[in-house]
Parts: sequence; structure tokens; C-alpha cells
Amino acid sequence: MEKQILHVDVNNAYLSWTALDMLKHGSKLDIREIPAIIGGDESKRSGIVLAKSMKAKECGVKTAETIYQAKQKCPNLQVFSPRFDVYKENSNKLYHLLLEYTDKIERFSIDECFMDMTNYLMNDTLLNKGKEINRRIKEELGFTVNVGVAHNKLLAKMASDFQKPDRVHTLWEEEIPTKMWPLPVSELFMLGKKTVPKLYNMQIKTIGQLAKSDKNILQKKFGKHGILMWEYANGIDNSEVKYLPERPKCISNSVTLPVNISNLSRLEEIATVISDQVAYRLRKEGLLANTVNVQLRTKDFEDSSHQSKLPQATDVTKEISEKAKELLKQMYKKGMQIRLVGVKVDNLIEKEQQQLSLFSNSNKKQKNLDKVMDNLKEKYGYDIIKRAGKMDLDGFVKLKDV
DNA sequence: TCTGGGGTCCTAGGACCC
DNA sequence: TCTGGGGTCCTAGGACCC
Repeated sequence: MEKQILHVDVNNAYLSWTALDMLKHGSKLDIREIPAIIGGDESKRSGIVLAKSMKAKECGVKTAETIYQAKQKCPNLQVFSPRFDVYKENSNKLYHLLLEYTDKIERFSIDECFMDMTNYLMNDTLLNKGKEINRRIKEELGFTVNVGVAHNKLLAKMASDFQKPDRVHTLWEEEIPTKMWPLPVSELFMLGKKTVPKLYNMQIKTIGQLAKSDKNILQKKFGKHGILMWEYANGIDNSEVKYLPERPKCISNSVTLPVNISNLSRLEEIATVISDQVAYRLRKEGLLANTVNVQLRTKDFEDSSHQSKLPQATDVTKEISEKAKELLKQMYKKGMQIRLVGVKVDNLIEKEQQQLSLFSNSNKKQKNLDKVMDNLKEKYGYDIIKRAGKMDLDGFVKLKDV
């Protein structure tokens, strides 16, 4: 049977939600009405555009470009910092409103949901439900969304991306040739900046041309991805709305350092602090990691990563940080100027599935230490705990480097 | 004061085994 | 001694998403 799918996408989510929070706290200014962006901190070398207002968009400001570039285009641009606690709260409000319509909701990101409305339409049409949701969110939550209405996830997602903001668009199968095929191929979901130029070289410039091109040639050139893009261009997508929460496949944290660092022992200390964060999140999830991965980025934006299996699955901070340091030593070559350090754990399993081994109780001391630290973090917040003899990352780098 | 941070999935090559 | 070949595991890197 045909599926009935909605895709709900918050318009300029970070910016709208920041605007609402400011108004709630007495601000007279609605930053949705002026040229404004949500951006990182240029002094910390994380100065990119995370979200933009319509007025900023009219100036030509693009998401993910540098704040510096955005200001060139739009000299009176106002920049605001992201507020992730506020975003999480609004995301939850949205989710709970949508739950009134179906429990089959996939939270695709903080500001996007897929809804499987098959069997939940109650004598109404899918389009009417979409319109009602759009209206209720605006009235009850105070921000606007685009809603895509279709028979599969891909088409619903493409539809919600049509004209913005505050719109409801259908993309039925019979509308594909008129609504989707004329669009440039770069608009298709899963076609990014590496693939689009290759398609251009093949004289494939619109989604329609991609849809009509030879699937076998695409497969030869792009492998599985070639099949996927051909199917998407033709509106084919049989994937399900994944409404059951799944365990994460990996957990990672990384930092762009305020200054480049070319000193191995300092990098090791940074890797230790990050490992601590990763291990804490791992324990909160009740998971164990089998693999540790370290990522480095040089001042020239050359990325490299090394990974290694652990002797056994663990959530012990010390075991993860020791492995991370070992990998770091392998990777770091004298004279490298490091801009970013990241630690990731992979191949996660549920704690209950842990293989019993002769060594499973060997790290009792470390485990107890982790437990004590975790309790303090729960009680007073993550930042209250500084590792003995170390400062937090910012202070550490600022005071000891340059 | 130019370029974030957190994810998922895929591919290719080497090691190792039978 | 004329160096097969399939399967699995592991690692490094890359593409894409928001």
C-alpha cells in the first residue's frame, strides 16, 4: 500500500528559535526581521554561518560560509551566538505537537521530522493534515515550518525544500516532471559538491536529465551511490520512517583549537580531555566501545585519522584516553601544526552484551573513579569537573600557547 | 579574525585463513 | 614452485547530511 508521508522542516531554525527566546526575555528586536545570522566565534576560529534571516539571505549570505565573507556581502549584518539548550527545548516542543498526529515520527535532525501518516489520516487527506500542522505550529509554538507532502520520504523532503518560508507543498508522483525535474541537479538530496561537477561534465545538469540518464553508466562511475541518485531523481525511495530510537553507531567529540599546536605532549593532554567527554557520553548511553579513532587536522586543512581496536569493549575513561594517546603518537610527525583534534569511539555494543572475560573486573579502580566523577557531573554539570592538574581546554590553550 | 561539530554510510586495500 | 581464489576482519579515507 502507498505510504502517506509528511516532512516537517523548521524555517531558519536556529535563527527563529533564538529570536523567540530573545523576545520571551524582553527584547524589543525580532532578529527575523533584520539582516542577522547565528554564527560561531571568529576569535576561536569557528566563525561560520549556522543560520541566516531572510534579509541576510537576500544579501547573498550562505549557510556554512565564513562570517567574514558574510559581512563583506552584508555590512550591517548582526551576528548572534548559538544557544543549543534553547534549540533542544523547541525541538522537543515540535516533536510533542507532532506526536498528536502519529507516533511514527523520525527525528531526522534537531529541526526536521519525517511522519508516517499511513493509517493515521482519519477520513482526512494528507494535504489537509500538512496544512493543519503548519498552522498549529505557527499559532501554538510561534515559529514557521515548511511541510512536504508525498508518498515517500525522499519526495516529502524534496517538497519541503520548495519555496520557503511557511509553506506546504505536495510532490505526488505525477508532479515529479513539472516540480522536480526542472531543478538543478545540485538540489537533489544526497548530491553534494563533489558529485555535482562530475555530473556537469557528463552533461547532466538538471534532475530530469539525471532521471533519464543510463543507470548502468551511473553505477559504473559512482557505484552504489550512482544507483541511489538515479532512483532519487526518479522519485523512487522505499525506505521506512525510522521512528524507534536506535543506539548510536559512534560517539565523537572534537575541537578546533584557538591556535595551532605543534607540541605532542600538549596534544596528548587535549586528547585526554576530549576522551573524557567521549567516555562520559558513552557511559550515559550505557554502551561500550570496541574501537577508538583519533582525527587530526593541520593548519592547511589536511585531515588524517587513525583507529585501533581495543583489547575488549570498554567505557573506562582511562582505557579510551590511553588508546587515543597511543594513536596520536603514531600520527603526529614533528613540525605538524595542528588545528583540530578529535576522538571518536566506534563499534559500540550494549553494556549488557559485554563478553565476560578473565579481565572484566580488572579495572575496578578506574571504574569507580569514573562513577564518582559522573555523579559529580550529573549533579553540578559537566564543566564543574576539571581533571586534576589540568585546566579546561580554553584556558589551557590560551595560557600555555602562542 | 577565512574555513564548526556531530553524525551515517561506502570503498579500497592489506592481512589472514582455508 | 609456474605465485588461485573466496571470505572476513581491519584500517584509512572520502562523500554526504544538518
